Amino acid sequence: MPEGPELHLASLYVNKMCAGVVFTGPVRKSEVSKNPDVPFTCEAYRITAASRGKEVKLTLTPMKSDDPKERVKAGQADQPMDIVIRFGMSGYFRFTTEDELPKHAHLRFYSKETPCRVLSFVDARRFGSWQPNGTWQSDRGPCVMFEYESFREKVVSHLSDRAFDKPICEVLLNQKYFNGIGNYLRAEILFRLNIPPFVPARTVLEGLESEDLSENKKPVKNETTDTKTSDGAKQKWVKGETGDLLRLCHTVPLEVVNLGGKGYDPQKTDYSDFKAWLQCYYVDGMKSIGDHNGRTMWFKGDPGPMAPKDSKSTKAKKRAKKDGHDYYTDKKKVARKRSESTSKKKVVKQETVTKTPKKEKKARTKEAGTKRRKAENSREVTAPQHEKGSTARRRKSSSAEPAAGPQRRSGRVTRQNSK
DNA sequence: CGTCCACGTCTAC
DNA sequence: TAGACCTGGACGG
Repeated sequence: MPEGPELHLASLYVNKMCAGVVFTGPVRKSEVSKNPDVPFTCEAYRITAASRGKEVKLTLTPMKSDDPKERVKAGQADQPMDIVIRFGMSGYFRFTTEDELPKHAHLRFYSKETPCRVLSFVDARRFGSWQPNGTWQSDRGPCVMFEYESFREKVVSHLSDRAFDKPICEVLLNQKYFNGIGNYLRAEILFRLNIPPFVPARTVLEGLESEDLSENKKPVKNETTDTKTSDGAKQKWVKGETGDLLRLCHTVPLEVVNLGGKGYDPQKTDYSDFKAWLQCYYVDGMKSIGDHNGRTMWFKGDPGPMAPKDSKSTKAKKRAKKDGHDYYTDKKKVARKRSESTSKKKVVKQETVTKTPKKEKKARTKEAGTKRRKAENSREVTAPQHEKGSTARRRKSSSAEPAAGPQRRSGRVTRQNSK
């Protein structure tokens, strides 16, 4: 879960759980972590957190003691220390008793209580990182959620930067300008405005003002814009009642923050609210394409002129193993379907089958297939299918669309826990 | 049991 | 621009 909203919810979690808790001793790191040791130890200290885009900063504050000299002499900290943490693909915080330490708790802070409790930075994949005595990473821009004005100003005033030569969906992942936006947010944001993901970024952004003229408007209410969807006419995506693209880079993540703990709290691994909130990412019926960096872009409708187009585009393709495309979709509780219209261009191969789902060949991705394989081929799109279910993902191919798309349901739903 | 996929950076050729 | 870095869940055979 780690995109801006989850990092912020993580900071709220730390502040809530650790309020009034006194921590003690050294900060401990797991044996396997390659991140730096945190040279901090103190008889009594407190922990608070703050977030900015995709980073969380923990502040360890020594409590006053009657005898500072003794403390310092003993190697105890007397000054606060900041630790800046990035979550990678799987990081999160948990506060548990010592005997319930989660697996992969790579950085730990011990409380002074008797049944000791521990604040842990948990990170299964270990892509996360931290820096003792750290500061917000210098090349990351202002937080899209909490430094909106400066975020907006920075983008608008740097449109000549070559970084904006790329498709808008790829630029949205550039943390120098969009600190906090990640793969699900870029899909949700572009979807709300019906902006084709592979349209040149500058084209979409130029003309936007540094001042958000939609400032005082009512809160974005979310209507499922559906009425408008299908018409082939592409409506003007520049700004709607909900505001322009930059404003949505601020409001959409805040919606996730407002979903509350559910979105984040690892304790209750209940992502049902979050999944119900998603309108595009991983949603059944939406299309997906690997972007030039191999990241899956979910969207609806026209991919836009800079779409990787099979051939060489990169990872997605490279990953491609042999022939075949693969598509996958998942379903989510809330049914949302909507196939696409306008899929002009590429026609995917189609399948005629009706009932049994058939799959196709597959493609490989970098992560998975890693290293050696590469091949050629394209990626493309996805289509709908399946129904119900709740969590699960599915892959399958589908025809590109129109005619008939109704259903073919396959036989499977997904279930995850075993019986 | 093997393959594919994952909410993200990093850095080396 | 392509790997590297990792673990684990869902699927498929």
